[in-house]
Amino acid sequence: MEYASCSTCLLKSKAVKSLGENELHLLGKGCVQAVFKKGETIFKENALSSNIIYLQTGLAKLMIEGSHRTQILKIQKAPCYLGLPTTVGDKINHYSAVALEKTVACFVDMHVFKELLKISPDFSYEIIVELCKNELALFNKYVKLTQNQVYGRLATHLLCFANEMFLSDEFKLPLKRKELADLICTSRETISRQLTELADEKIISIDGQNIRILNKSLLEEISKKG
Amino acid sequence: MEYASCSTCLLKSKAVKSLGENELHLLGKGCVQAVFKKGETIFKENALSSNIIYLQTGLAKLMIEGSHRTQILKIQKAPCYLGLPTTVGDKINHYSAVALEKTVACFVDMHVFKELLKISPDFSYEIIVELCKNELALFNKYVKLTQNQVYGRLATHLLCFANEMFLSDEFKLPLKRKELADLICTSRETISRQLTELADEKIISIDGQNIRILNKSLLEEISKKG
DNA sequence: AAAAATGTGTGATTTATATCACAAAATCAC
DNA sequence: GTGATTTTGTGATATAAATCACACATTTTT
Repeated sequence: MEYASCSTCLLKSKAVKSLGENELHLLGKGCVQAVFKKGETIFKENALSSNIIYLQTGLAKLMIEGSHRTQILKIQKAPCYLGLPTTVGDKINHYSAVALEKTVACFVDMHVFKELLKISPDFSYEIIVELCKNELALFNKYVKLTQNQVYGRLATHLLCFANEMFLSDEFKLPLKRKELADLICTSRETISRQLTELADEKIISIDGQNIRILNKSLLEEISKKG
Repeated sequence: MEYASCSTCLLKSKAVKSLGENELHLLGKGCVQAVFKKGETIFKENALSSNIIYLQTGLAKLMIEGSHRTQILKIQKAPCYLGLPTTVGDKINHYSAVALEKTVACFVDMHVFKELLKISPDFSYEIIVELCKNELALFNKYVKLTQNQVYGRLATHLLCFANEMFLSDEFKLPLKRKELADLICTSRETISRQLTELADEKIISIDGQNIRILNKSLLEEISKKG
């Protein structure tokens, strides 16, 4: 770990961009960087959380251990905050974060973060906007989960990987089939079957973890209709 | 509608309590009160939202119209903010709010709200904490929905009505069976059957909309186990 | 390179819950 | 208060998806 130089960081959050030079200096003093390899835990459910984590580069999954299965809440792509609600909303982490590829994370001391909120209204406002957007996205996800069946949800997530994560119709799935199932809230076997079905219908092609979207408009229709 | 006198209001939010006399005066100038009868819409999905709504007294449901069914996102009990994410996160409402009983709501002009966020860091901070707590609660709800079956989810919601809404083990359900189904994400028929089953097991007693919890510890166990 | 562990595909079976169908009860409108 | 509408309960049937079972493939370990 090493202290960060936030002033010169090229990967500032929208909130941090609103800060002045003095505030950035303060942030830098309360901020350390750490590099995580694929599979490493960034923070853990039930542990005490005293840092706000900002994902500078890389990809991570947020997960909750349920009673009989693990649940992947969402995949987070840098640059973004990772554990805002779990750090501000409670003292104990409600979920874990695990790197899905090589990832650089900034650990911001909670006291420094609070101080920034106090001295910079613009910073606070940007954080509020981000939280509100998250909540709206979560509501939508919730509705999709109950109203669409697995085939549609799988389509939705494949489109999300292509459009939002990798910005390409051809990508390497960052998740095993089991994890994909935990993300989509179904079983590994069902995911396996439905991926095969999408391939049989020539909507995607599969080669191990490599996915290529062949018929995007049809995939979008499946995603909408459920 | 009438202008509010926020200084003397006895039902301030935690955030508003942090405001000084001048700020309260500003808030009062950008704040009108309205009374809603049972069943009346407080704000509507897809409409432009230019106000933050604070529920002063009463009970409301937040709902989204899905493709083939309505979804009740949550029941909100005063005092609380109703549409924070939908007003701050986007210009258009992502969901509707409908009064479940006689309800008093304060409509705060978005510009005044933003101004308060700008001049009062304590106010901002309380809003951020509230948003973070909401998100954590929503994550938990999400996990419960996928990992528990209807019987457990019904138990959870009955306990929520008793413990958080009405503060009594005997209460009048503020929802029809159909609405309860939309809240619990199942069908009306299933709700009907499972309520009957809970009654057959002598865990609750039912008389129309009136519910009485007879065996709370067992209900809690069902809620936990799913 | 062999052995062990982990991940994946696919058939057979089971199950929770949706859907359909209809009668009884409650509420609303005039 | 009577008819119309909405709400509710309950049986029969259908179905998406879970679970079980096992072979095959891939990755990791030694």
